Formats: sequence, structure tokens, C-alpha cells
Amino acid sequence: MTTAPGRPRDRRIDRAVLAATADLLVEVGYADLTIAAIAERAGTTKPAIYRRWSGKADLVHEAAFPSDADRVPVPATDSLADDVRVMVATVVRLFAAPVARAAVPGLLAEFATDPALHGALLGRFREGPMGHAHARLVDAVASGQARPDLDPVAAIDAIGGSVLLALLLRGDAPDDSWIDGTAALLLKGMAA
Amino acid sequence: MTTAPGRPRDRRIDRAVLAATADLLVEVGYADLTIAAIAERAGTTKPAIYRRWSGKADLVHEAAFPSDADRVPVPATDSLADDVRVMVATVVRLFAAPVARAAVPGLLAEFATDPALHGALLGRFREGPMGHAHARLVDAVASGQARPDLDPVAAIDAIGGSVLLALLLRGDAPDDSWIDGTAALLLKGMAA
Amino acid sequence: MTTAPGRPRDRRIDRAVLAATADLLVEVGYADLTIAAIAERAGTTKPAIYRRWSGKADLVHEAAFPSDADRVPVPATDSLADDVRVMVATVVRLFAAPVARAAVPGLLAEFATDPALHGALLGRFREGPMGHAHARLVDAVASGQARPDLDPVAAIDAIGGSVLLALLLRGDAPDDSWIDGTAALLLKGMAA
Amino acid sequence: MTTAPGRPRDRRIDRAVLAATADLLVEVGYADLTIAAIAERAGTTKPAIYRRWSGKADLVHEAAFPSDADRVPVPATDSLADDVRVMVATVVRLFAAPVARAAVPGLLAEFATDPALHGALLGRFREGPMGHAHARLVDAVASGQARPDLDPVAAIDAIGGSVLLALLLRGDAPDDSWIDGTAALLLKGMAA
DNA sequence: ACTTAAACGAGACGGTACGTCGCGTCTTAAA
DNA sequence: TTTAAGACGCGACGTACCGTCTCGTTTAAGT
Repeated sequence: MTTAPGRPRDRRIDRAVLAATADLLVEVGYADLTIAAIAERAGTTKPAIYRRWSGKADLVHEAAFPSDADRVPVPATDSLADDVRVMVATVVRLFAAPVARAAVPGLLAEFATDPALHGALLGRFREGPMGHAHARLVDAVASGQARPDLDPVAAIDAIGGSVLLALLLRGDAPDDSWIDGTAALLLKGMAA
Repeated sequence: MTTAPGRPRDRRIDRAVLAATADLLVEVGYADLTIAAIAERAGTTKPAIYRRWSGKADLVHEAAFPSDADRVPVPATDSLADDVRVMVATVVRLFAAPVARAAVPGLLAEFATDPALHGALLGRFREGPMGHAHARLVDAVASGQARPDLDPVAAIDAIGGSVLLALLLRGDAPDDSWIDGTAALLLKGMAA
Repeated sequence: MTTAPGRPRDRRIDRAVLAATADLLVEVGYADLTIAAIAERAGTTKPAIYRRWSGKADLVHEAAFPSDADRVPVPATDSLADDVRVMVATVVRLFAAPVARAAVPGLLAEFATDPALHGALLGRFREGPMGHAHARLVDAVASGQARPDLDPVAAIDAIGGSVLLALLLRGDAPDDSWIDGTAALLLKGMAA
Repeated sequence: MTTAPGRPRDRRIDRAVLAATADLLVEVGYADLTIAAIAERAGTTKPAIYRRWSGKADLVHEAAFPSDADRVPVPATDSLADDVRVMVATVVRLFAAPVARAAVPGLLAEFATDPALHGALLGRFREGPMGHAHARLVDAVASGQARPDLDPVAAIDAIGGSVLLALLLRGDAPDDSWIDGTAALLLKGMAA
């Protein structure tokens, strides 16, 4: 394996653009976010951005959910109750961050048009928290902590969907009491 | 109360525009839907549309969720299990229709920019199926069918969110087994 | 004949754009002339310009050689000597104007790419001064003022080409002594 | 004088680039000619080209008028008639070649922006055919073959300009009858 | 053989302009 | 007043080409 020919990419531009995107996303929202404004804020130009990302959605998806953010795994304990609560709290933490809150509705809208992007973000979640949760639930069914007829996919839909809808309907991050209530509801629904 | 002066609006244009919007929405998706294309398909012009609706979001929201569609109430029985299953199925029926599937992500994205629209659609749901569900759950808590510490809001988030996320993640309408699994999960989470 | 439907063009925009084009052409030259700068100077926008003209060449050609400028015919006297001198002076007047001087090289270059534009400007000249000159020379041959074997086309090439090359080679407008010398040369070449 | 240190330039690249430029110039015209395309056609890269020429104009000017092409002098006879005809034919031969026809309008346009290039090409012609012609005409005035008041500069403008305009107006190379007619016209204009 | 220095290919860089598209508004004549 | 029609101001889009740069590699000439 040899190094790529030609002038190498300036990684500082990657970083500056991602940072500018995250900042502007929070400031003006997804709809009013323009590539030109990102370029200006990052001190670079539109072509330099299009060289790296295919468009606004691609760029925002990387800015809002950087690869190293989902590297915080759900710590599996032997208490299903604890783990479900951690799952809910993790999803809240991930999606309630200002950048994510600003990005998510726009990204969801783009998914309808761009299946590739859809798959990319989905895959990333599957290999991250969603994968962990799925494995933990399968394990819980096997060990008898959860009902034998529990559908892990439906359970994950319920966990993620509750948080997503709470955010979309009310806009602000769910508080601890909401998290407790939702975790209790879901745990009772799953437990043996 | 006297009739308005001048030439009256042509109601056929209202209908043609709504129909064209629904059709195009399914054909090209929310993002690629343009007012000019709707006008052309409906055999009318852009100003005639802007005279009736404030913009794309307003128009789509009426085309995808016509006022008479949510007139299908959740039939309250005295079985919480039956009612929860009906709630889930109703939400699926409402959001899995092709027009709704095409409209929802776009509308969610517009909510971030346009709080008025957010409130409008939300209010409509609150007075429709969501309101029914909320009342039924409050009643269930009071009658002892549900746990006394159940938070009806969290429960509704879970019902709606499960369906929404299932649609967003997988695109196609959830099948009966998913509905059964989700209804069972949620019911067990709520029941006394 | 009925009037065109729709909102009519704002003729003031036409005029403002043509004026701005002529001004900027002289200020910055053809190569550095941008549509965006013209739009800004004219107080309008790029799309409004592209609605009217197909591009820079089309616009410049109209700005540099407005339809009413070539409406100054060569007055035919019965002296071929006088008329040839007027022809030379007319071409000088037409092409030595600052706007024309700035426009001509650029337009010549575009002709290679855009035959339609070539034909348009050519036709306009044919119906203007070039047509007059051609008619006068044919007449001169018939009346015996000019040599019977004179080719009017070659003669017109010589008149126009002399002026054009003088401008292209030296940049500044030919003075009266150059005009006298060239007129004398050409007259002697044509006369019987 | 010692030889330059470092790796010497590859002369094959010079030749390949000039050939590619001439070919592409004829194929796509000056305006649509890009340095990247030339580099690709020549099997080299943009920096290798910019190392040798300052830009498109410089490169084209060398490709269209190679230094050895103007080495064909006007053979001075003692007949002014013969010599004028040769002058006209020489200019036609020089400018009617496909490469020159494609290059000239573009180069003329660049002259407006780049006086250095203007001077360079002009100087080359002055030391070539234009210089020869000028000397011959001065001589003709002195020897009495031409009118004593003949302005050699105006005469050269007329010769070159006639050919240039004929090419620009009609695009194809002038035929022999046009050359005869033009030579006759100019000769009669100059002769004593 | 070993340095030295420039040319090489590759391709990203900052920059500027391009021509197009959709928005939501407006102006007109006719109905 | 609404209609059809279409131009309006506005602002962003994504692309193309410019001429320069930064790499790692190659090629001679001078040691």
C-alpha cells in the first residue's frame, strides 16, 4: 500500500468546515444553512467543501454525528432495569444535543430523497448504540430477564421513537422525570 | 353577514390543487415538490395557490392530512388491551398512507422553521386521535386499568414514536406482527 | 393582434442594463465584464438579465451597437471621392467609440463559437452602413465613376478592414491624416 | 555559462503540448480550449504547461504562429504589381490556416487585457512579413514606383485589414479571385 | 556511487464566475 | 375580486476553469 499521489488534503479544512457547520446549524437551523456561509465561516470555499462531501445533508450528518461520538457504548450490567434506563438516557443524550436537535429534522427529510445517506447514517447507528441495545435485548430474552416473545426490533423502535417524538413534538430536551417514566413504561413492557 | 364582493373563488381549483399536491408528493417527494409543478398539474397558476395557502408546508399539510381523515375516532371499549391495539393501528393507518409517508419528513423539517405550522398540525392531532388516546389513558389510570403512576404523555410518545421511527427507519408500512408486538409491549408497560 | 398575457417586461430594466453594460465595458473591458456586476450596477439581478439576453456576447452586442446608431446613413453625393471619404470616416466613427473599441475584440472572439450571434451582428451591418456602401459602389461601377472590374465586396473589405486593423494594432482612434491617406488610397484603387 | 542544474526539461513535452494545443484549437475553438484538456491530450499535466508558458494566450500564440512559419520572406522583385500580390497572398496563407483562423479572434481579444502579449506578437510580425512589406513600400515610394504621398502604414493596414475582415466576415479562406481583386485594388491605390 | 536540484505526475488549493432554479410577490388584461 | 400568464427581486445552487501549491518520485549532471 502506497500513499495517494497528488497534493494531500488539508485536514485542517475538514475540521474547520465541520466545526463551522455545527456552529451555523445551531445558529440558523438546517433550512437556512448554506454551503456558501459554511465556507465563509470556515475560511475556505464552496468547491473545497464539495470536494469532500456530496452536499449539505452529507456534511451535516457528519457534523452532527461525528464518528467518535457513538463510541460511547452502553455499559451492559446484569440488571435489565438499569440497562433500559441507560439506553433511554443515551438516546436522549445523543439526540438532545443542540447540534443534533438542529440537524435531525432536516436529515430525516433528506432521507426520503437520498437512500444512500439514509443507509449511511443508519449503518453507523446500527454499529453503535443501536447495535449494543439489540444485542443486550437478545441476551435478555435468552437469559429469561425479558419476556420470551419480546421482539427486540419493536422494543428498539419504542425506545428510540419515544425520544424522537418527544423531541419533535416539544422541541426541548426531555427532563429526568420523563426519562424515568419512559424507562419504567418500556421496562415493564419488556420484563418477564 | 353579507357575501364577499367581487368574483368568488373557484372551489374546483382548491380541489384540483390538493389532488395534484397529493399525487406529486408521492411521485417526487417533498423536497422536489415545487409550487409551479403543482400549479401546472392542477391546471392553474402559482398566484391562485398562494391566494389559498401560505406556502408549500401549509398546502402539503392539508393535502396529506385532510380535515376529514382524522374524523375516525378511536372507539373506546372497556378493554385497555383492545384500545391500545387500536391506537397503534390507527397511528399506523394515518402515517403509513403513501401521501403521509411522503409528507411527514418534510413537514417535520419545516416545523423547525415555522412554529405556527408546528402548532397548527399539532393542535389538529390533539383534537383528533391524540386527544382521544390521552383521554382514554387518563381514564384508564383513574379506573385502575392502568398503573397509577403511568404518565399518559410518555405513553403517547411511546405509541406515536414507535410507529414514526419504524416508518422512518424502514420506510415501508409496519406489518400486523409488528403492530401486535408493539401493542403488547406498550400494553404490558401500562397495565396495572 | 392582442397584447401578450402576463406581467409585461419592465423596459426600464432593459435600458438600465444596457447602460450599465456600456459603462462597465469601457471601465473594465470585455474579459473582466461579469453579468453579476452588470446586474448590480443596473440595480437588478442576474435572472432578469438572462431572461432578456442569452449571455454576455448577446448583451454586449446590443449595448455596443444599438439599433438606432446605424440609422445614420452614408449621404450619397455624386462625387465618389467625397463618398469614399465619408465611408471611411463613418466606419471610424462607429468602431472608434469607446464602447465599440472595448466590445469588438470580445465579440469577434465569440463569433467563432456562436454563429447565430455572428449572423445577427453581420445582418445588422448589412442593413446599415455596409449595405449603403455596397449600393453606392455598385452604382459607381454602373455610372462609370469606378473601374468596371471593381469587386464591391473586396472594396468594402478593404474599407472596413483598414479601419479594423488600425484599431486593433494601435488601439487609439485613427486621426484625420490617417483617414485622408486611407481614403485616397482606396479611392485611387477604385476610380475609373 | 554553465548548464542549469537539476533535471532538464523534457523537450518531447514541449512538442506534445504544442501539437495538442493546435489540434484542440481547431476542434473546439479558442473559447472552449482549456489548459487541463491540453495537458490530458498531450499526456502531461497542468504544472508542466505553466512551467513553460504563462497562460493560454501565450501558448496558443506559439502554437498558431510557430517561430519558423514567418521565416518565409516576401520575395522582392522589381515589379510592384507582383510584390503586392505576393503580400496579399502571404497574409492569406498565414491567417487562413485552420489553426490561425481558430486562434486569431481569441488572441485579438486577449490583446485588450494583455499588452505584453500584444507587443510580442506584433513585434514578431514586424520583424517578419510586415517588416518586409514596409521596407518594400518605402523603397517603392523612393524609386517612383509608388505615389510620393503614399503612407506605407496605411497601405499595410489596408492589405492586412482586407484579409482579416474577409476572414472574420465570411469565415472561409478567400479564393484566388478575391485575392486578385484585392491586389488590383490596392495596387492601383498605391501606384504612381 | 552519491549528492543535488529541478522536472515530473497527480491532484487539492483559494478564488471567481457561471448559468439555473425555486421562492413568494407583483402587474397586467380579461372574466 | 379572481383568473391566467408571466416577469419581478432574491438568494442559493452545484460546476467549471483559473493559476498555484504541495506532495512523492524520477532523472541527469556534478561530485
